[in-house]
Amino acid sequence: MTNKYNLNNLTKSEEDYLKALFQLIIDDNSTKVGNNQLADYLKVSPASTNNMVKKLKTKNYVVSEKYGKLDLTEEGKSIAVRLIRKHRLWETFLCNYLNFTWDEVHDVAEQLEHIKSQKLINELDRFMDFPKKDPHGELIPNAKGEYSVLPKVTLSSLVEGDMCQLVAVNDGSVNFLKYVSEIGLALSSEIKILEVREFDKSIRIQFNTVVETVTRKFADNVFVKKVV
Amino acid sequence: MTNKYNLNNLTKSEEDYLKALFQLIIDDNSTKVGNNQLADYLKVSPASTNNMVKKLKTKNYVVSEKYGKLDLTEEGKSIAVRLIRKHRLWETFLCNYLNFTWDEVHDVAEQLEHIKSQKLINELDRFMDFPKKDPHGELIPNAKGEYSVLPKVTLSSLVEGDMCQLVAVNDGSVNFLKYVSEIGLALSSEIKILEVREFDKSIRIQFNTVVETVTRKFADNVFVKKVV
DNA sequence: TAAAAAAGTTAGCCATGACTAACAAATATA
DNA sequence: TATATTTGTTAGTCATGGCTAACTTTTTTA
Repeated sequence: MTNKYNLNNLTKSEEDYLKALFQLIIDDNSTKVGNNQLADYLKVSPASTNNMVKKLKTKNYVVSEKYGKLDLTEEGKSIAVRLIRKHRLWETFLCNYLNFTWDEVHDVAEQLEHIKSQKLINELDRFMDFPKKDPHGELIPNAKGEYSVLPKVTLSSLVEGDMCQLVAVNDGSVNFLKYVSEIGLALSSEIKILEVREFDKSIRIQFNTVVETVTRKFADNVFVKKVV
Repeated sequence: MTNKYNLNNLTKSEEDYLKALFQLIIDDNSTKVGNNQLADYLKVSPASTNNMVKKLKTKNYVVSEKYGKLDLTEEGKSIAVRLIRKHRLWETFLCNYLNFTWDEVHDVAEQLEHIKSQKLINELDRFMDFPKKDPHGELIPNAKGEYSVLPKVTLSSLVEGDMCQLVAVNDGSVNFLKYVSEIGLALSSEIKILEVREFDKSIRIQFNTVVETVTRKFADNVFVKKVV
């Protein structure tokens, strides 16, 4: 068994790579993740990812065959989940206690998730009374590192007449988050699909008393729970 | 005038050096600070400090003549004060909201002070209702960057019969902080000087109902306000 | 004041983690 | 199946921020 206590010796970069791999492998349930895909996601060159992946393989966080797809070891996943836990707890804190809005939290949480202190994160969790969801509606992994995802689908997968509730948005881009807020959508908003236009896959939706048309790309980044 | 808005482009290292210089120049009111002194303080080699000082000079945060002593520019000081503000606000948060003890906060605050977000620190300040002192008793610089120090003297400068109140301790070493807590001293403890022993400068003090003998070195690191 | 000690500087090295350019392997497509 | 195209790898470069060893300047002190 590999050392359980080297978890804190990772650099910020190593942590970023492990978290990115986890997001690509697990969250976006891509079948297989390649080197260039990882490079795209992290906005670095393929040479950089190749280099770092090599390093993470020697540390037993990543496995892959030469010219093959990438996968995380259990230990790699465990580190990624801890980072996600930290990220989401900080986002929750920023929104609920420090007047940050939905769309402002990501960048700061991206910094805060690298702070190394077990006590800090567990006390923060306790201080907020062990929240279950972050401000984007995502589940927060617990202290034991148990990760689960909401049964969610993208808004774009629904058809005319469906009713749903907003449970999460893809929080990669600040501009996107801003846009979602601006049109009036919030967590738990009840949305009705009025029409899916065939020619460009744009969708007319209604929420509260508002009717809006959103693009396919928009709908791909909005996660909902179908209301039966 | 140099650019006021390059304040956020500093690396963690650059920030550490500027803060260290400020502590040495202002806080410990050393007359002049040399390169090797800075190296000792930061526990790096003189070559490393020399290198970084050179860089900070080109950025107009530090001034010095070749083979001469070091000084901060106004801009250098301003950055250092902001870091100290962040450090002390985080320490206050950790102690008052997250159950950290006096002696546990330093290392975590050392990480948190490098988080770059103006909003974060100002909201944290507001959340805690604009605290004036950190858990070590030091004054927290305000949002305008105004820095001031308590009129304090070291415990070692007092003489038999003096009464004083603990206002701060030098928070460099975790072991020292632990020791201070363990013998029962806390912020605002009222201390009476019972005896200063000539042969080794050790001091017998009384606080609450406890009588303790402390070394000169200990007394050098404990700051008090004389009670008249 | 001259030699010794301390303080400051420089040159050259290392690791990390970026990059580009060139190349190799795998996959897609004509 | 042969050839593009995409994907992955390697070699070599750069900046940052450490280091040691050797050197120079300044300060101390005998």
